Amino acid sequence: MEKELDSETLDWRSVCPIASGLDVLGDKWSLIIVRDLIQHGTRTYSEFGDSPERISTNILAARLKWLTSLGLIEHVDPERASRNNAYRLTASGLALRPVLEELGRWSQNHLKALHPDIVDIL
Amino acid sequence: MEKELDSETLDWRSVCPIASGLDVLGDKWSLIIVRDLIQHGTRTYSEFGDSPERISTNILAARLKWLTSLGLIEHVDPERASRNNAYRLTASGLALRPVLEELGRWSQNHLKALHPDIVDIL
DNA sequence: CCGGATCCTTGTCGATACTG
DNA sequence: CAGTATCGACAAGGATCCGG
Repeated sequence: MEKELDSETLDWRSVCPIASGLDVLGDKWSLIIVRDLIQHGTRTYSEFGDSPERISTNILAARLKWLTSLGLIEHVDPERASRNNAYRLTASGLALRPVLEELGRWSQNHLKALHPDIVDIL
Repeated sequence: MEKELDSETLDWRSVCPIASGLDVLGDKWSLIIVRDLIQHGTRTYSEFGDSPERISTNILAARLKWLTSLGLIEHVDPERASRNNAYRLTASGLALRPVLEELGRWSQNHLKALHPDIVDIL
């Protein structure tokens, strides 16, 4: 109860849609989780840890809770709360696909000089 | 000098373009600065502080340095390094426009329930 | 084992005061 | 006006521990 990271307790910086999007997704990990779910459809807790970015377990747990409270992801089986219960995107989460596509496209076009190993897929 | 926030010293989490984009822009302020420059064309240091999100001066200075070192923004007058010298986007920075548009569109469509005051423009 | 929770150290954020 | 310096609060990261 020290830190309730919950969509109720969020204070928005402004009424701007871009700023509001960043209030919610403007960190280094949330969109990585969304990306994994777009690529794989569903993913269990430990499968998220297999991605090359190597998210640590405490951050993963916090972000999954956060994205769930926002309604962007959900458990595949709403009953069985854990033990190999995978996560998947809701319709809201899936709607982020164009955002990720544009971001990936931009990175490929404008980050190659700084990061030559960057790769060509979503 | 304790912390050189510079594009040279960045270590990429992976070769994924999405992760790499987030390595560079995955924070709450960088894209706000880009948004301001897209909307206004150029902006001086103190004008950035007028935006409703109220960025604080140390973070603003750090982000401006960071975006400059990435080649996304530049000074309007390359000689006169400061004192009313405005910033503007480079071609790389301008290319972020579709990313911001998709993000703004997503926020309008999926954040209204959580944040009813959200507004309808870029 | 799997899905987390907890501990602890380090790093980053953010407000404000201050300087050239 | 364009930044720096300072300092407290908080978030990230790594390691480990725990319950089912």
